[in-house]
Amino acid sequence: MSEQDITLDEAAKALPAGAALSWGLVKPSQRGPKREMSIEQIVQTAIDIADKDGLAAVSMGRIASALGFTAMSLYRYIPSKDDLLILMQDEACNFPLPPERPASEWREGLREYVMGTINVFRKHPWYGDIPIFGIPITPNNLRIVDWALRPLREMPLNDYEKMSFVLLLSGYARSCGMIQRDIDRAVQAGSSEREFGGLNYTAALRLLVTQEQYPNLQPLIMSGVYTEENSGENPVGNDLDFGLERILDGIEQYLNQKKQADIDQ
Amino acid sequence: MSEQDITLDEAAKALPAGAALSWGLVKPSQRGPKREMSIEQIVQTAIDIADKDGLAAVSMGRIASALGFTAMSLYRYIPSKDDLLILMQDEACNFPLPPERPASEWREGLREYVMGTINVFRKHPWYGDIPIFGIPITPNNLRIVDWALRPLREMPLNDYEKMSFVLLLSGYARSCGMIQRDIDRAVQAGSSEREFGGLNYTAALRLLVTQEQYPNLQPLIMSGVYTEENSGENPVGNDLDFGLERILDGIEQYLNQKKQADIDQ
DNA sequence: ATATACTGTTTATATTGTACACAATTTACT
DNA sequence: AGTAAATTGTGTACAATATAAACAGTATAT
Repeated sequence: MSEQDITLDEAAKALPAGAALSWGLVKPSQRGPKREMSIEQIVQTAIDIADKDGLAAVSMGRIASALGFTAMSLYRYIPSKDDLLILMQDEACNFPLPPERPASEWREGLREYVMGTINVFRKHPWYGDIPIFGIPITPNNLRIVDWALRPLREMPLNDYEKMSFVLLLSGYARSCGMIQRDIDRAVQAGSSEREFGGLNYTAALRLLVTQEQYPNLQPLIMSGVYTEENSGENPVGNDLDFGLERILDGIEQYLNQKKQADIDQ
Repeated sequence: MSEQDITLDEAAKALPAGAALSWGLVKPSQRGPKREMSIEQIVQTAIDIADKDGLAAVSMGRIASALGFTAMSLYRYIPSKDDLLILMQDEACNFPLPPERPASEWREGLREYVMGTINVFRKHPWYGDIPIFGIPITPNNLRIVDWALRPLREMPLNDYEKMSFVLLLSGYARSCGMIQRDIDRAVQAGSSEREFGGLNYTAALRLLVTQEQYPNLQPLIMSGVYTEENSGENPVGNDLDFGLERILDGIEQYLNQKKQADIDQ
């Protein structure tokens, strides 16, 4: 083994098992029977189940039986269910990125990043249910972070400023992703069921949110904007764009300030 | 019963059980033995456990035995554990708000709101682990939303714009809250353990995040900014403020645009 | 007084994640 | 070739957990 292999081995030990697996830091076994499954297969099966029936439906037993094996067989591939969740989360981020744009189109580039991130929540409604274990450290997740940084590359910003912008944008994308997911679910459930099944809480909140207790919120409850009952009138896509443009404006203004400061100096 | 009671009853049925409980929409029972516990007591006990040992440590059995009762006794107060989580989440938002500021100090008002929200994550590290069930509908949660809307009240914005700003700020607060929580945890674990216990992944990522695969991220990994190893040098509090100021700038610019458009017209 | 509704408890069940020992299988080494 | 070692999938077992159901005691309404 070369010296680099040793350090990669150490890296594997330093990372959580799921992360180490996602980086492929597992030496393939030499002896013993051939494997009948693969990590990719297991993760994909788990994702299929989660896509169909939600994250709560993902159990070791169900994954295994979907593949025609026993629950315990999975532990020959993945040390624990938590590690499987990490792998699922990373795999959900494994999609092709759009081509790079010229630096002048940074706003459009960042818009693409945010929309792409939101899309993960729509494609995999369970994505936001996976508990967060600190900053992203898995390969596809980091590819997304790299994507976010792409339009910022040529900007006159230090690393802290760049990270702050990524934090800003990714947090916004997450919030919108969760909301978008909820709306998708409600639409899928059907408006009739929404009305009677209690998914629409507008009527209840109109009673409970009083003018005295909630002077600022109450008008939004009354107008129905808070519960977004008429999402056809004002599609949330627009809401989402609106907030994003404010962030981009804030970034642009900071860049202009900095540019001005350079000229003055 | 008056007509209003009836509609409140209907409201109780329309809401999830946890939410109905949080609004106090439960008729006190007339007959039978006196209750030996209270919902408040149960929720507080659950919060104490979560504060101490994390959300995963909160089980019906543990809560009950902490109170000197059996697990099943809790079901006389709360229909399910999911409902208990809703109650915990709402209770974590039950704290006094700062006094209102003049409309001119809207930036400071919004800063207070964001910092206050982040503080919930620091005070209750489990807060972000509770799964989100759609938009907030519980009383203390809505009080927080009302708080966010307070500095926006006098602004020339329609309801959609106000909601968008709240979404923007609350999403940012959540992101920062989660990160701040992780940092608090790491600090509490101690830097020595962080170095050897694997909480600091810097070394591993330096190996794995290559220039070719991650051209934009790699410099931030190398400088250590991504993993925030030197959070003393550039305290995250500042990172956090930085992003917030960009949001506020974006909002301010929009207000100025609108004002300008009014003058032109 | 008595029926009724409620209390906390006991018992039981279904679902999980996963530890452990086993037999079969493939490879490395002698 | 033959044997030892490592690895595979499996069967069994266990512990934790949420919660359903039946029960005996208790406070109130009639």
